[in-house]
Amino acid sequence: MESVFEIIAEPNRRAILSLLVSSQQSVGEIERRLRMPQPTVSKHLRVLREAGFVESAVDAQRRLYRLKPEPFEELDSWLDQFRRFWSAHVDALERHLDRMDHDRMDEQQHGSSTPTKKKTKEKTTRPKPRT
Amino acid sequence: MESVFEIIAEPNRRAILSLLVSSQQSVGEIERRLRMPQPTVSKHLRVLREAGFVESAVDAQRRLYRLKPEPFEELDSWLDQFRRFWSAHVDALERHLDRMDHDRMDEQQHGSSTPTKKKTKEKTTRPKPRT
DNA sequence: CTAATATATGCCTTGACACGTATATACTCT
DNA sequence: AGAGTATATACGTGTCAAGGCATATATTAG
Repeated sequence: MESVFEIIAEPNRRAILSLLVSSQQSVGEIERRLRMPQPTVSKHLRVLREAGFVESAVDAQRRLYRLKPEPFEELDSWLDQFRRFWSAHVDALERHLDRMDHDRMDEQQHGSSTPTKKKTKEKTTRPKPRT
Repeated sequence: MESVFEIIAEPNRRAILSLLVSSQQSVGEIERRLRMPQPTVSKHLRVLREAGFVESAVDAQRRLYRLKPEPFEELDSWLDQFRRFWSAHVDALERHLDRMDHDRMDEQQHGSSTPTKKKTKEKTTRPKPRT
């Protein structure tokens, strides 16, 4: 459990993070809103804190947790390497994708050299329901 | 193992994905380059394929694997909710947080200055609803 | 002090999953 | 057909993390 990727692999932790986007929250508030047992909340918060996703401030007996940006930036920067690729792909799709050049062997590139200054508009994929 | 987050939690899978950014690769090539046993590669590829991260094309006895964009977009769209937050934060830091009470919007909108380390283009925040 | 509230932690069980080894399937070429 | 190559799968094993429950620690109020 060291990488940011493992941290956000856990659904409850993602729920906590999403909840904290709006504003900082105490443990009890998180517990109530997400309807999860308090020890569970505390444990996840610990993981999140140690990974740098959140930090806590003492407010009497409460601890107020709020987001910290760094791990998100790390995620974003990891995604960066693929961003070029997928935007080119979407581009191609929009352009009707009719070239399926099939070369063979080793080194062949997926186009995508120009970052295409397109305004990648909104997301294509919707967050899928939890099943 | 359903969510994209769990998929990329595994370091070897991330390595495979990163490798595939440059171009499509056969299983054997991945095996050699990442120096991992072939069954391991195949198993991870299976997971990646079922999660929609990659797709395979048959080339004689080889299978050529290449990236698919959708899951990355899903990740990106999840990150979106935090993007506002962290870019505002970085923004504030960079501006030395001198006049951060200039806007009186409740929703802190970012000023889209220079992104931290990466040149995340301008898709960072969604277009704000025009009332 | 004691009681009440708020949060953290320890222990235990359970389940998921990554790996290794062996083997099965698939395709090619002579 | 059979050998060689390339990839997939099955099985057994170990590890690790998440959840439940009990309890410890901290802070406030009376």
